[in-house]
Amino acid sequence: MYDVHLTRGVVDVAPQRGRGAPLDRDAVLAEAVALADERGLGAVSMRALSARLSVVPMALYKHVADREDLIGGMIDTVVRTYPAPSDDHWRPRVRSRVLAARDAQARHPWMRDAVDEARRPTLTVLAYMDAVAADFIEHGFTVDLTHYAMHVLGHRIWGYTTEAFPGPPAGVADPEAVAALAERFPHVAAIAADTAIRNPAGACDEQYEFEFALDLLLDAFTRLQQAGWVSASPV
Amino acid sequence: MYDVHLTRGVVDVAPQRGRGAPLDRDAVLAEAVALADERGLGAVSMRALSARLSVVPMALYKHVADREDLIGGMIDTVVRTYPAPSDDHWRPRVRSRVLAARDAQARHPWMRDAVDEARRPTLTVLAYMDAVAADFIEHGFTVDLTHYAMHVLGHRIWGYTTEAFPGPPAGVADPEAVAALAERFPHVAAIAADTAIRNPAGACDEQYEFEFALDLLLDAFTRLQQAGWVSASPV
DNA sequence: ACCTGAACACCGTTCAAGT
DNA sequence: ACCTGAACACCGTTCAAGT
Repeated sequence: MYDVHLTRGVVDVAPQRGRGAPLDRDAVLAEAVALADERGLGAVSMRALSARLSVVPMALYKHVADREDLIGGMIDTVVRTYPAPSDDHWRPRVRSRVLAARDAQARHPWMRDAVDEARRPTLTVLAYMDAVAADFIEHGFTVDLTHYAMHVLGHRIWGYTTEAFPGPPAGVADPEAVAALAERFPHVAAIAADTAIRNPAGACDEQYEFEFALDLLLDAFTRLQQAGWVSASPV
Repeated sequence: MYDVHLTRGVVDVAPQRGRGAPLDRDAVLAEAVALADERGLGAVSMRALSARLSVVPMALYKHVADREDLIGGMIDTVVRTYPAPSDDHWRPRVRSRVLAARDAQARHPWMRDAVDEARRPTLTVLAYMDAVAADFIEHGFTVDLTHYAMHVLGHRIWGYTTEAFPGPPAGVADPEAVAALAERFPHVAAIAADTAIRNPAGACDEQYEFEFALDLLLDAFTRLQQAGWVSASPV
């Protein structure tokens, strides 16, 4: 069974478990990832997951400590697929890490919810954060500039920018209501209508916008680094 | 009863509802805020809240549509306490808004969880976002630069920076385990140990760090604005 | 108009028992 | 060693009934 995982890819394929074959942690996590890919993180309850594995809910607790451990394990299976950067300079290294995380996010949209919900870093998560920090520190950044840089990058190192209130306001089905909202909140409406964030094809593109904001931040870090920035002598 | 609210402050004081006095929306929201202040947002269930109001759970549904509406209403009561900025220039205006939101966050720590959990903006939330956008747009920013600025500010306009994995890793009670982690993840450990983010007293200070990161971003926006930045001609 | 009672369809997790 | 059964202490929300 483990061979099936290795050859088919742990993350993207539900395990072909024979009826009655014993569960193990990888099988539980792979099924949880498959369930989340299909129906979102909200659908991944201990009970729903156990049903998909044709097992009673309590059977899962032999393989994961609790729900927090389950979510942590799911995050780990994705983080382990992040490729190591091949560049030497901190800028392309960090850039490629962030964009790789974003690629993984696109394949597993529940990663956003999972990272938001998780409270404790696993060893795999710590290793990734250490690698990002190392890209700065081992390539000329002071520890405190690295500290700032990681704070300012925020969730971008996990492949997304957390947006407050991502959904539409209530009652947006009615076109008249939308027009009324646009009149009442003209600046927000202008930003929502803004197509200035362009990809080469000219249309508004979230990926392009993400990369653009990332490059803006990397440029700011470059300037601070070149200015020999330390926190005791502010910008 | 409404007078009690006005004179005592809607947000910070639980309503002194006489037994049998009829509920209204403000009373429900005020009690929800009081409960969240005491025990966190997780403790604000429809059932727990109704118990505190000496009422059956279903009674709440006459005053709030559902749990989402309840959380939205709680957020609104806090957002309405944000003072309007008194400056003319966009920079001190935005800066004072962000720091005012942070003050409110300190009084109501559950705001973080509430904003993270909320999916649809209320009218009050839209009005606040419109005001922040107006500070940029009406003071010389293009719409698309404003768009970027708000993306990069992220949750700071709600008074905090969302930190991924805010808790300690598992098994941090044991000092030996901590030492082993520090050895295994030296860059993360260096940042955690970093006291370079200083307040004037010399100690590590989250407020000071927050303001510093904010000023870093505002400086970046200033440079972009002065460079006549538009997205068609990238930095 | 406002609140109640009973029910529905869920949760995560415990304990002791089975095989 | 691994899974099961029954139970505990919760959720949000519905419907129809009470006052």
